[in-house]
Amino acid sequence: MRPLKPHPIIQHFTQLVRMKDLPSAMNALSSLDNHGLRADPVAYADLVKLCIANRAVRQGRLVHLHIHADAVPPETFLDNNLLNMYVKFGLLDDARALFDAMPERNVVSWTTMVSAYARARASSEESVKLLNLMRRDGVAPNMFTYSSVLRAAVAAREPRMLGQIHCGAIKHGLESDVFVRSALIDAYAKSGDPGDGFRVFNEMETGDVFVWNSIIGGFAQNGRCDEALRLFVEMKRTGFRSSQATLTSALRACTGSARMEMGRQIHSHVVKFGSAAARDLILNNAVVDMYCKCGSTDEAGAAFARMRVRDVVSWSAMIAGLAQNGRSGDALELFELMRENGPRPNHVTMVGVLFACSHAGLVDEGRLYFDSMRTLFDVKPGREHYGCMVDLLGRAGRLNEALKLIEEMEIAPDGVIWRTLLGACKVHKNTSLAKRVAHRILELEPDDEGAYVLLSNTFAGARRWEGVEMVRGAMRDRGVKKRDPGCSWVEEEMRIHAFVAGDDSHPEMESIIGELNRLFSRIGDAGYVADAELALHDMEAEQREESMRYHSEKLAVAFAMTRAVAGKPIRVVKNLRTCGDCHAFAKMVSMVEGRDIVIRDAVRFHHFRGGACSCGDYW
DNA sequence: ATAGGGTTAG
Repeated sequence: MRPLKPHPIIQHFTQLVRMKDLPSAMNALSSLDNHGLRADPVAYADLVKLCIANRAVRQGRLVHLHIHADAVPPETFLDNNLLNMYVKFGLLDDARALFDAMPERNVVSWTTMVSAYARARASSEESVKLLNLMRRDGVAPNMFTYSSVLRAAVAAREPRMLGQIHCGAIKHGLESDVFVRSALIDAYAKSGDPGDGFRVFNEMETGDVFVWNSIIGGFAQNGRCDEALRLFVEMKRTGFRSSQATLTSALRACTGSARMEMGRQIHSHVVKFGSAAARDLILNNAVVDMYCKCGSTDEAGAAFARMRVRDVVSWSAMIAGLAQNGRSGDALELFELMRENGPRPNHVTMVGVLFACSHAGLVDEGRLYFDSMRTLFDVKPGREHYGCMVDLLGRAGRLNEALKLIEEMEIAPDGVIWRTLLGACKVHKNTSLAKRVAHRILELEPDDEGAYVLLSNTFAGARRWEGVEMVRGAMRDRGVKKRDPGCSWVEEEMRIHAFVAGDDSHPEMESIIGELNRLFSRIGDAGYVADAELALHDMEAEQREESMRYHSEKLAVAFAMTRAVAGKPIRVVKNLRTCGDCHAFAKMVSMVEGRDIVIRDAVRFHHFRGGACSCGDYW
């Protein structure tokens, strides 16, 4: 028997859906209803998709009613389409009601719900719960299910759950799916375990650009910048073309380790080859941030100016970058420009603004911005903003006001904010407040070496050596563990030269020491005197047993001097805060050698020029 | 047929 030709009304309906004419298709749908006709499931599915594309919630519900009105046997396929529609509309409860009412659920139905809960806020537990329920229901999860549920495992902050899901994926033979693999790598990275992700990566025989992006991004996010960049190079060598996400992650790795030369190469690659990449907002934001964090606000500003579209991230990165590099006036000017014709500032922007005020000692302006944040920009002051204010007041020597502000906070102060105040005590040599503040920090973080170090250095700065001894004794008694040794590095072409005090393994150490001695003798003539006693007691200065002549920053500066190119500043990065003697050293060298030196320490930048530092000797 | 993975600012 030949199939009957569909009824003209059905034909008309199908035609309108095909033409993506939603209003007319909806009219035709009610004709179908009136005549008790039913179209092909595919046409209904296409109509549902049309509703999704047009964000037509009301029409979507009507289609739902129509599909369910007939006495025709329900189709799981169509219900799945409706599920997807409700999910795309963000109507999770409607999706769940339909899901619960479905007479049959296949792997797509389950996966749609698992994925929906995995994406939604605060429902990751439900996502994982559904995965287990579907197994109990005898429906085997597939690669779609696993790649979705991994996101939920990250959000749930349950590393054990992540391992269990990983095991399940292996059991079902799905680990080699590129989607599952990249989701696994990313999930491990986001849970702070890029090493586990790397193991998954290494078992890979054939991958795609997403898998590479996951592992490169994973290392970059976790501060393992060298590994990220090594894989970035290897990816290109293997013949994969990098995408915007690859370049963004690679740039972030350059940002983390201050590898401006490498970052600049990636940037020029972006400009030269990728018209799409060159327009990519996120990528351009990463470029701006990279130049800022490498200490070149000029290049960051140029990249920022060339951007065709800028969002709140672009502006915030540039404002904070100027502020961190000691250009507070420019940062605040840019902020005023943003208020005039940029996006609305958010809480991150305001951190940059307050940081700029604190850096420039603009107490009144900072107060004003802080007090008006809520009314002007609808930003509630958070810990970071209070931190900036404590820094601002502390720098100005208004320690008691800073203490009062902390005590008035509506959120509980954390160790970071107390440490900021402790830093201010150190600069202003207020040992009695320092003792009280250190006590507060140790209540919160009993093993925090930073508190002991700062307190000890406060005593040392006030030349109260008995206090230094007392702190050291307390550290010994409590068995506080030592932190990472200080390390400074310099980027040259495409490689890094790293220095640790007392480590003379660099092949050019002889000429570096020669250069260092030459610098000492020149700045000595200019009046530099090492404060031997202070340096001896400075706990921030790594490996005190070594002479402070050989602190890692000094080695790095001397090395960079042997390679210096006329007109180019010397750039050094340090993993900890820079010590007072090295700071004085760099100031003097910048003066007698007539060369700019930029040191990025763990918290801020120091731009040395002509014997002065952009930080105003406060850090 | 319907469901899935990577990227930016403090």
